[in-house]
Amino acid sequence: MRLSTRGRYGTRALLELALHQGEGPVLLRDIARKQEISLSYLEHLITPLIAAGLVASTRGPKGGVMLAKPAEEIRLNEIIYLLDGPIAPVECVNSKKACARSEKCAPRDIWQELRKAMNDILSSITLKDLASRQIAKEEFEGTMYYI
Amino acid sequence: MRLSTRGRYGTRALLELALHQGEGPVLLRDIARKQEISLSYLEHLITPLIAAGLVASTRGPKGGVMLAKPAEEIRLNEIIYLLDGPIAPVECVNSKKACARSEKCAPRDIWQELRKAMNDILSSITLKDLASRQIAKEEFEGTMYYI
DNA sequence: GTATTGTTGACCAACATAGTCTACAATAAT
DNA sequence: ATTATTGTAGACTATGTTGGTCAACAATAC
Ligand code: FES
Ligand code: FES
Repeated sequence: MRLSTRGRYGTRALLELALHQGEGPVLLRDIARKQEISLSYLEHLITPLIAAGLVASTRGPKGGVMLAKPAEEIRLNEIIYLLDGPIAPVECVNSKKACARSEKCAPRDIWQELRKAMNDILSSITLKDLASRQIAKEEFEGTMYYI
Repeated sequence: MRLSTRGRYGTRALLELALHQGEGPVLLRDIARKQEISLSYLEHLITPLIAAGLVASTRGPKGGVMLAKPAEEIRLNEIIYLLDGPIAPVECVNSKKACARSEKCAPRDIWQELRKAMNDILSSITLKDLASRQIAKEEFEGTMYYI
């Protein structure tokens, strides 16, 4: 029952972007450094986010990446989905065909409840919310933010 | 965000036992057949459950395994924990030391909410509940149960 | 044109998953 | 006591996933 680094790193990278929204493109290198993610790895993580239209990128000098839409329009479940695939704890929760007898499987109902609970939480939180939380944490401590 | 087969198979195996509670030892072979789990694999899954005192086993002819305590005293989170380890979506949710700066990580709060939600669900359901659900499903269909 | 940035894809080491197979230990029935 | 029957333990393995690295390439500001 583990979230992969992809989802976590991606979330952190986007949080970073949310915190710098409106300041123009941010260098991948800077995100990588601040979040302590390997640059080469981050490159891979950012790709699907660009493809999905969450992130806009510009190449060349003064280039970088930035959020392609307001932080309040990006929900965490989107991010996780793009990087880790469906939230489902088991295949059959999404596609009945995965397990042969999904029709009469009591455990399956439980897995579905799990899925729903997770999805409800993740889809209730926007990047904006996350950024606000982060800022609150930092102000409380009075230090430079880091994640 | 996936539950491994261990947790799923284990749950199904225990459900099977719950449905046969009070009928004496059930053969591993029978569980394996009914649940379509490889016997050799099931043997591995049952071991930690025995060690944890959820299941009692007797060897030799007329042997087999059975629930070591009433089905209403076994909660799903126990089973999952024994077979899949901590529910935590990320390390740092359990042990702060896993991530260096867990103190000021907003995402971490989210992961903790996720953990709590999952745990709440799993710990609210006992094997007895699961068995009842299963029986209800079968009666509704009027067929032999299978999972 | 050149330095700078993102983009792509090939490649890889380590680990986890989902098993199999074999030898062994206990015990009930005879 | 022997034997057939059951669970127990451990070594082994094949496959996939994770979490990367590296090098070549494409776009663009200057
Ligand atoms: S149907 Fe997929 S777990 Fe039972
Ligand atoms: S502290 Fe572990 S994800 Fe941020």
